[in-house]
Amino acid sequence: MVKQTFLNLPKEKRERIIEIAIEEFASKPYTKASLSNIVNRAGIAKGSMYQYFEDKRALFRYLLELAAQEKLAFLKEAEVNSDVNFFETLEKVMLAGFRFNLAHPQLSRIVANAMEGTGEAVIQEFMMSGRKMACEYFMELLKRGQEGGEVSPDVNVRLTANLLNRILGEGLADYILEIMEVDLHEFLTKPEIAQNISEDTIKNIVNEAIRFLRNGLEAQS
Amino acid sequence: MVKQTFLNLPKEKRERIIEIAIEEFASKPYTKASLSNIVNRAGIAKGSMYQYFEDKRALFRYLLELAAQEKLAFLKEAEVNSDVNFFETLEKVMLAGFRFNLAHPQLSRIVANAMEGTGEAVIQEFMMSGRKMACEYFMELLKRGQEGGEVSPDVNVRLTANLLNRILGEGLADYILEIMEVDLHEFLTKPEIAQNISEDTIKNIVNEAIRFLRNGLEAQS
DNA sequence: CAGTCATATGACTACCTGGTCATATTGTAC
DNA sequence: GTACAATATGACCAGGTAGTCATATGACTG
Repeated sequence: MVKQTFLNLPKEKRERIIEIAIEEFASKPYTKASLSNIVNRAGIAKGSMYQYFEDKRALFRYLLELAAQEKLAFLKEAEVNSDVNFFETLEKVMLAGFRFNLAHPQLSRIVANAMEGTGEAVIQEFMMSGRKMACEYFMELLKRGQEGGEVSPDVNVRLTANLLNRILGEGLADYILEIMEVDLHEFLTKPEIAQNISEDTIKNIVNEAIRFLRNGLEAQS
Repeated sequence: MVKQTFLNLPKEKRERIIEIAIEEFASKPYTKASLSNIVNRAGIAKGSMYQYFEDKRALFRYLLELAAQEKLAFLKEAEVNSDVNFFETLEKVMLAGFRFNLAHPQLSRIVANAMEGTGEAVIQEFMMSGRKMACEYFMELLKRGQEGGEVSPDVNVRLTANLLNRILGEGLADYILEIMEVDLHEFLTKPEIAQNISEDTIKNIVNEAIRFLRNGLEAQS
């Protein structure tokens, strides 16, 4: 899908192209994102792009893989160790996802775009498999939590995994946008907004979300 | 935006056009959905469509308004009365949303598509105001719940409202697709799948989700 | 120098889109 | 039947797209 030619490119050029492609695909839905636009902005010929990638889908998919890779790096850094305490693990996963969102708002926007459907079958399959992996991970986590006695045996593991998926993904992202009082466009075009959110703020939000997941909403009687 | 001409149309024709438009916009992202396609399938001339709606956005927006209207009807039917018990209210709202999703899978797909961005400013504004309304409703609900002593005073109302928004929306929808073991396309094109989900199944899922929201995941010690 | 291979190029094609408009058809009232 | 307004029509336009390909430019080898 990515052609060797692209990988042979000098790092600088490669990164410039990718950066511009990310901007394009983050700022509009897949179908509206334009290769002509990208090549013009990057100062390369249309034909060159097709020496680098099979087609539009291949480029987009490359960006998605890049996003996955980057997110995984954040998870690695968080030293997630699924063996220990369930809620601690969940907290680390949430924190890592959060940091990824703030460090790469455009990449995470691209993923969100791809999630709701680009109209390209190959992309949808790719996203579906990613979604499934995430859900299975949460399910595994929940099961172990139940075995360890931390998580109530009553919870429906599959249902909860799906809810966690949306909570950690879009749910938190929505909230951040709301409290920062910026619209999506601002958030994407001014990376300093995301970068300037303090470590404390992030930890606070995560703590509150974890408390919600732990205890629910009901007042303790 | 909708022109009088369209509203003057015989009910039958009007409904046929709308039905086909819904199919088109539900089956592909906004940009890829094609007016030419719709008019061909509906057996009317392209120009006629522009006698009915200002432009593509207007038609799409009309569908969104129709979806909102329909969903509101389900909420009305659920006899949601925000004054009483918080969790009961939440349950009714959840049930109504669920039933709407199953009764109108294509409409709810269109809403989801629109949510993640069509690239049209006017549509985004419309969706954003809808999202805000939903969030504010949940916030109001949560606040009253706290005042009534049902909801823990510790919960971050704004955060929780955002999470509820995603849980009741996409979260449950994801789960349904997973347990039915169908992909989105099947679910949209074969309405009998959604229709055949038993009342018991629905109530069970809602109960489980409510229990999760009530008590959280942690085992009671 | 010549020869060979990887890379770069941008004019070009084929296609499809949203949207328009002069014309034709219909319905209605007198 | 005639006059008038509402509605329907589809050929047409301008604009944009993804993707191609013959040609040009390097860059490296002997």
